[in-house]
Amino acid sequence: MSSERGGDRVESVSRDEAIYRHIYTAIVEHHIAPGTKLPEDALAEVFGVSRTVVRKVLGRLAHEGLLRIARNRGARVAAPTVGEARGIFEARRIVECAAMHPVAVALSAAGLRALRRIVAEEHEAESAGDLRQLIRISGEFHLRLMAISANEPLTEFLRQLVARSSLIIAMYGSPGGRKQGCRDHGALLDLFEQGDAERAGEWMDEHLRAVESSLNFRDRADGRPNLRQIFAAIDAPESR
Amino acid sequence: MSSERGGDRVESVSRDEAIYRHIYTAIVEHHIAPGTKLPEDALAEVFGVSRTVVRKVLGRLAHEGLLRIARNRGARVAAPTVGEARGIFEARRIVECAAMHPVAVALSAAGLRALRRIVAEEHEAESAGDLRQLIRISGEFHLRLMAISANEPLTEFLRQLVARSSLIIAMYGSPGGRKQGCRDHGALLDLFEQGDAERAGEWMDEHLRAVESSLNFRDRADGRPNLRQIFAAIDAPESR
DNA sequence: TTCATATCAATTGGATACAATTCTCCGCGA
DNA sequence: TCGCGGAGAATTGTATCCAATTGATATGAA
Repeated sequence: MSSERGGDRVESVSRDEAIYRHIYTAIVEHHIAPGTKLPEDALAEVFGVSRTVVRKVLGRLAHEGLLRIARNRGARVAAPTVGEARGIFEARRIVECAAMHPVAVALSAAGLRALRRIVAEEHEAESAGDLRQLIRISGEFHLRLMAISANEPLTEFLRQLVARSSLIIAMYGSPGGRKQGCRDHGALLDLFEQGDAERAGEWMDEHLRAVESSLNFRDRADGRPNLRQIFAAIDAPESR
Repeated sequence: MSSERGGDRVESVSRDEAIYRHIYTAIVEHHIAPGTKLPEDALAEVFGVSRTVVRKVLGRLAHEGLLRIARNRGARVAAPTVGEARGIFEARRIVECAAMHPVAVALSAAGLRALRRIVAEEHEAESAGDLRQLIRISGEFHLRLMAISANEPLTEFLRQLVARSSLIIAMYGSPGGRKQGCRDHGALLDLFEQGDAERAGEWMDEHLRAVESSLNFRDRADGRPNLRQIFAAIDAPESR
């Protein structure tokens, strides 16, 4: 009932923010499937506010690419196409790889320890078999890493890309395929410890390619099926 | 009165979009100074709509970093600090340089011609001494170049960065300093013609550094002065 | 004069009311 | 059976209204 996780901070978050975070985490942590409709009335009632504030929040989420709003047809959780998914991962490769240099420069011992701690949490989640948690922490790792660069625009951009990546995994992720992609975030930190920013960039490129290629872009994982895609793979069906 | 420029497309743009573009171009083309207050009432009257739709547009512009909205204090045109400005240019370097490889791969002969045409327009604007136009076309060059990559997230991100760059130039630009930064976009195209994506990336890095270093971050170009910065440079003032 | 406080105008935040559009389902006819 | 409208319900878009906050001005005491 109360906020899923992310710590109910004291009073510092406005009501808008609270509602935004609720819906945001619900989408990113796969509690709402891609393509799900989000009617303003329903949300307004759930959160005990008027549609006015709900609309504001939905607009923000749409601007971040987590929702699609069609005029007079309301908001739906975004359902990235294969092309969009590839674009998002390409953008991540370009941005995250190139950012490894500034990150390497700015990374402190304390920062490194904090990242190691996140990797440890990843291992815990993996041992526990908590896939949802694993995805969340993995995303947090990438985000915290970028935050080291202290570049606000880049970090905010990556936040959106990571969130959308989570949507992509919801749609195209194969249950087992993700495991090998997460375990070795520690290896990247080893490279930083050796001061090898060059190889860190290459590592990140390979890492993101590995995650992307572990996805199954041929048939959708859930949601209402993409009929066009499904029937494109079938030649001559029998009756029924 | 009618849309400044950017071509009144037929009916395809909704009223929101039209208003958004009006304010957007007004900011980006320096018709409104950074820090200027944008009261909802006034805008609503100007555009002949209610505050509701104005609020939506302002929210979008704020999300793109062109406005700052303080709770209960309304919207103002963003006035990037020096730190923010440096961050925006760093982000541009990282993104634009790294994107030169995909761009080089996807760049066609027709695409190259289109870019040459934009460079020609730049030269015209420069000859005419139309600084405002020059800034606009220069931004368009960077944007069209990125669009070659066919990566929607990256292109959209750069659009925001370019728009904010225009704000930065409005604040910190020295009138003459910008000239040398624009003329040589053609040199970049030469590198692409030679198929040298590597050097294209390096060229872009130097180019953006040149533009940034042509800015005057010490004293503000306009707007209300940044007192903290001013007084930090003064040691022991006499009375009065 | 200068600082503190109170009051009031101006502006924004949010809720509600109404208009416009879309969606659903039913009936009709080919 | 299938396709085509059409009426009504549901949902979104916009305007307006009221409450809450801010900023400015005026007033008074030290």
